[in-house]
Amino acid sequence: MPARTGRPPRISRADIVAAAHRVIEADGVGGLTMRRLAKEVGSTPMALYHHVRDKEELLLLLLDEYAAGLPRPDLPADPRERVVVVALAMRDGVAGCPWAVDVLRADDLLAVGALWYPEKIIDAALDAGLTAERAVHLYRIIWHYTAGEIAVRAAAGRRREEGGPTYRDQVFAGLDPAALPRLAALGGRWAELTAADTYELGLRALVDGLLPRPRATG
Amino acid sequence: MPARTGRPPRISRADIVAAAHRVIEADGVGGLTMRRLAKEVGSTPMALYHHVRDKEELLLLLLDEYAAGLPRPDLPADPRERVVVVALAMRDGVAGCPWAVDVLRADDLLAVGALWYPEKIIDAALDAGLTAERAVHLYRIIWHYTAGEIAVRAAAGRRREEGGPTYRDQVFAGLDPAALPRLAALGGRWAELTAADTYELGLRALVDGLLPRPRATG
DNA sequence: ATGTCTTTTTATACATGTATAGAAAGTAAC
DNA sequence: GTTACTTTCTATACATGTATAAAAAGACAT
Repeated sequence: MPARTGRPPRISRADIVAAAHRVIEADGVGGLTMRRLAKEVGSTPMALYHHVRDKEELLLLLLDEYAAGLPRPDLPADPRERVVVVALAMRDGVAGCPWAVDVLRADDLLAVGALWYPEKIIDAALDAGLTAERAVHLYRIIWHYTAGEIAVRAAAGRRREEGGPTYRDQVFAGLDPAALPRLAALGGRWAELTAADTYELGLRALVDGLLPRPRATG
Repeated sequence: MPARTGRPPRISRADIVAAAHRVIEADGVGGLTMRRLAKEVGSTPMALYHHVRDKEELLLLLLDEYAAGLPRPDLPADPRERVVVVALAMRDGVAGCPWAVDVLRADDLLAVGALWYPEKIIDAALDAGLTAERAVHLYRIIWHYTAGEIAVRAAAGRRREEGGPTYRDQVFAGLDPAALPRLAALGGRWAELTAADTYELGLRALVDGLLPRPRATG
């Protein structure tokens, strides 16, 4: 029986989240400010703070909904391949939500709505014979790798939007070949070489190295 | 012959960076605001912007100096072990600079002052027989992994400072064991299991998987 | 000296997240 | 009805990064 006292609320968390969706739809996540959001819900900025701790929590709520709607791919029987499939889906999911990067620095869990991913990775790891401890370690390592890949990729994308010479262009322009021969030799190929999507390559290395080798099929 | 015209500058980039060091020394990086910094150099906030594009560039300059001073460990002969040693040093270096996280989202290179790390990793990879392309891929994968590890760790640390129940505590509190049996079974052990430093574990898996196996010693 | 040109510095202004204080709008006790 | 209490909402204020416009300060030509 919740206390029925006090001034009745005019807006709810759900209203706010819904309004945030509309704002983002219209102006992108960059246009989502507390003032604009307040206007959208027909209230004042500070009123929002009674339903949401701060903007980051709001973004987490949005991310959570988004994450809950991410596709859950069909999983193969082989545990190793299962980890790969889940991780790839996780990466694609987060990458599709460009502003997720601002929030995913939160913890080693993406969002409640995305718990399916660690669940399945840990499940596969246990099936492959890892202890609970090792399974969690595997998940975390994959998560760190994934988060880093997404963060770097997102930042690089943002730079590209801004135009102008990239940081690394400047870096490679004035490079001392005596001190850094390998990098100097790579020269202008850096951009080309780092354009490739190496996520799966690293992912498979992690899985290969951290899951026990399967017995040879007899 | 640089143009000798125009109003003579009262402050220089170097002054600004030096003042920034003093401010950070005194109040931490959180206390470094453009206004405070202006006071420290004896100027006005907007004057800084003639010597520095924005605050991020300033932080990059600071990071660069910091990175240039990082220790360069002695490297073993074995390329595989060399990659591990360099990567560990890189991780430790960045981790020792907590605010680096705010900037390292910049690119796949940490900072000019820290180019030694990719140089040595790529060098080792080439020594191990990888093509230039593969060597760069290895470096990038390691960098993504490292950046993610540091970002997550830093964010978790920040949360802990703020006190209150962690996000993941809340997550594990209301967990549906039917939908997520593995996570539910882990229950309260999550915190304990994720406290471990798994960086080297993942790192070695990456190196094992991405560098060609050494020939058996005869 | 005076005016023009360039570079650096200053003053002011704005948008943002959010702290703080208090007003408003209900319920419950009397 | 009046008063007390609780919850929600509003108004105002502040710190922050930084845009913009104008002022200052020197070099140079005349």
